[in-house]
Amino acid sequence: MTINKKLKPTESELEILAILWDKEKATVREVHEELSKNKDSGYTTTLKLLQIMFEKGLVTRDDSNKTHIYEAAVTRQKTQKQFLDKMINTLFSGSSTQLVLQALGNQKASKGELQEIQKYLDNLKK
Amino acid sequence: MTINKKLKPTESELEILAILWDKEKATVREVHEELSKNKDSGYTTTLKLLQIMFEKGLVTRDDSNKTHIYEAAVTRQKTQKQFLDKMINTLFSGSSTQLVLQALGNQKASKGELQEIQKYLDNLKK
DNA sequence: TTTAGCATACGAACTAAATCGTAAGCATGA
DNA sequence: TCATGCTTACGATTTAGTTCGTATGCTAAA
Repeated sequence: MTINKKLKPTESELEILAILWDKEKATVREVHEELSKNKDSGYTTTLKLLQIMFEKGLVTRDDSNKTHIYEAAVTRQKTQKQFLDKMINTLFSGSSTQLVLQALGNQKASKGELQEIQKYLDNLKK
Repeated sequence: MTINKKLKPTESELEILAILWDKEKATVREVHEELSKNKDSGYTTTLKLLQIMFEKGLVTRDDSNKTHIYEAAVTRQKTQKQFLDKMINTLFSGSSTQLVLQALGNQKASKGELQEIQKYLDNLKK
């Protein structure tokens, strides 16, 4: 296994990661533009956050040009799993089933989505 | 609908809530004993947390005796839903299905659990 | 060459959360 | 009575996260 430290992104960091996962690569300005749709903090705040995330190893960056280009260093999947596990433990007494049931009850799923889940379920049953 | 403010328990508060949900009622000492199994902060820290949670309305307490007795004021279910929704939005682009799939892949479920999910799924399909 | 604009860097302030030290009250048993 | 031990209350400190102001440098246009 690699170094794989137990990095837990903060709330703000998650928002930024979400943007980077979508965009693949982005400059501070691009991240900030996107971020500005939901909150109104200044440009240097976004910059600082990205710098901190870089130090933590949450993102990588290409600084060969004046304008740095950032990229997520952790995958969406892994991060999802990390938070899911945490949540299952603290809030669902360790039962992922409970979480699934709760989530299924939570929101409407389309026919296609239900089929997808069904398919997955069939697989697990084997 | 009742007052129902948007209370978001912190990490530490969640740990305490989990204990209260299990125990139904508990004194500070009882909560602290339980908490000590996983972390090693002092007694007054637990006390302070419970006091803050009381002010926020996360717990109620019976202070008719010298030793107060605390109880969760928010239900496990509601809190689960609250965090699940949040997580679906910030980490799963709003798709609860994605979360379910990820959760199903996460951990092994027993035959009985799978059946339970199946039953639920059948219900949703109608 | 100078200026305007945009970039990074970074310290400092602000805020929220967690932790603890200490005071004070009230029982109970010596 | 009085000391011991447990309780609550609460201010102060520490730590973590967020936000911003300002310095500094580079580049391109005038």
